[in-house]
Amino acid sequence: MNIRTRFAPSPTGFLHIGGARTALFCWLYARRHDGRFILRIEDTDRERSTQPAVQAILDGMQWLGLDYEEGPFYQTQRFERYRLVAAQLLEQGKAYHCYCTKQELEQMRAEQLARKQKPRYDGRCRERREPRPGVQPVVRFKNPVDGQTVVDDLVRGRVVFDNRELDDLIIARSDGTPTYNFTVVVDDMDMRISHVIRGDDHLNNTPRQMNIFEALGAPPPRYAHLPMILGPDGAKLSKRHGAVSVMQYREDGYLPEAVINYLVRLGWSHGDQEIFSREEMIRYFDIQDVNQSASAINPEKLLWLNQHYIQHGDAGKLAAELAWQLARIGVRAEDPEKLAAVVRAQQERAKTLKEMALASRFFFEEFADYDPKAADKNLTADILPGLEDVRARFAALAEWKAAGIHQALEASVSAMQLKFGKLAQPLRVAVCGGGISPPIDVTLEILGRDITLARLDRALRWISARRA
RNA sequence: GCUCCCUUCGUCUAGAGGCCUAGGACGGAGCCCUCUCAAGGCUUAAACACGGGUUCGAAUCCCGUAGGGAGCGCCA
Repeated sequence: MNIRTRFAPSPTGFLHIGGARTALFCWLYARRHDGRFILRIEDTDRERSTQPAVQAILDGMQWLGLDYEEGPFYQTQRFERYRLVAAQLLEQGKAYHCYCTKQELEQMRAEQLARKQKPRYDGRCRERREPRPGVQPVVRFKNPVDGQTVVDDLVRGRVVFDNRELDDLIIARSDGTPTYNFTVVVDDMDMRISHVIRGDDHLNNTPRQMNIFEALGAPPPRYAHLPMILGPDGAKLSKRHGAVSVMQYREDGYLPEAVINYLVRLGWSHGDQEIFSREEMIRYFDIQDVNQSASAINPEKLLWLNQHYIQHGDAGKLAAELAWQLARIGVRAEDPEKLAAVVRAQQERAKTLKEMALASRFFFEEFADYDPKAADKNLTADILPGLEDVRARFAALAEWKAAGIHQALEASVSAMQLKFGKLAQPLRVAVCGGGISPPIDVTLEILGRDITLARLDRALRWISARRA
């Protein structure tokens, strides 16, 4: 069997965490089975669909590395096809024109609700032959009135719906445009989708869609309904949480590998394994192992994964992202060698690239003022001789390398009869402006001798000036 | 209201009737290491929603209860 999956977002907003997870699972399933992954943009709601949203979805998928073999297909470009299929259904008596007005429908709904019934269309136009003057009709699908529709869901198991719970849904609006449940079926049929993997919220739509497949004489695909993703508080995902563009994660300094790895473990697992390379995900992914219950986002775990991927990432590749982050805070950094050296020095102490950029400014530009607390504590008169001594040793060093720098520091420390930290920390504040940096020797190596000496002089002057 | 779905540490999860004194991970706590910040190492607290069955035996199967969620549009 040819496995064909699709991701079918409607471009009414950005690609958020929930959508990205759905896309990921579709992609994984196709990859796992040497199938094809199709992207389809469900833009039939012209009011709410926007081009920027389409672009955001495309960008998000690209950033996450979710590539597709076919598409993007746009439903708005397939209206002719939907019209044709609707006409066919009409002709076969499997659909009919309905002339009920919105007011009538609203009233019907209100009455049903008042009777504590489930609101549903009662089929009053089913047998109508004559058009109603002045009313543009909609087309309704003639849903079976009895029997059951069984969804043999790959993650939920067997779910049974009574057809009498379903009503005759509208497949074409009065302006002739098709509606969601209809276009989905036509497309899934035409695109020969073998597996529909989508959010839980569509489980209730599934029997309707299966009935349309049936009417069209086409075999329905297999279905797999994924559990929802909740916000960290267990409530529905909102803009505050993860319902922001996945691109926001890039801006916040996250790596796509981390986001993907985080997402794959939401509702899916492979024993106790937490870290998955793309290859491993593909190799192990199986819908059988998908959970049935909703899961809440845990930002701390995402952060941990991000840190993991920063820590184990290739310095050269991370350097490019770091440069991007630095540029965002107005710091120019062009030397790839230096950037990579900074990454190597920082990669085990940054949870995000944004954080790394913030902590690395001093490598690329002069800092304005010392951090007051750090300066008060470390840049004091009594350390003046130590700093002068170490400055002289640095100036005399034949080679500017971390090992040599460290030796010079040690020599100074013993000559001054200090503890290592007593000299290292003031030195750190002198060259970094604050009390936090990678190990002092590698920090100095990256900074270079000229800048190190210049900043030491600056500190020396600052201390003297302050004492005076 | 009706229909459908879900329920293991705070969170993500392992668990397919005995391997469970319920395992791992994030986060938390403690200790160690240490030139700062980290990283790392070790230790630790923390859960089978509840009630009935079935069975020699249930986190695992069945039924109920409670709680949570989704859907019920000329939205997707």
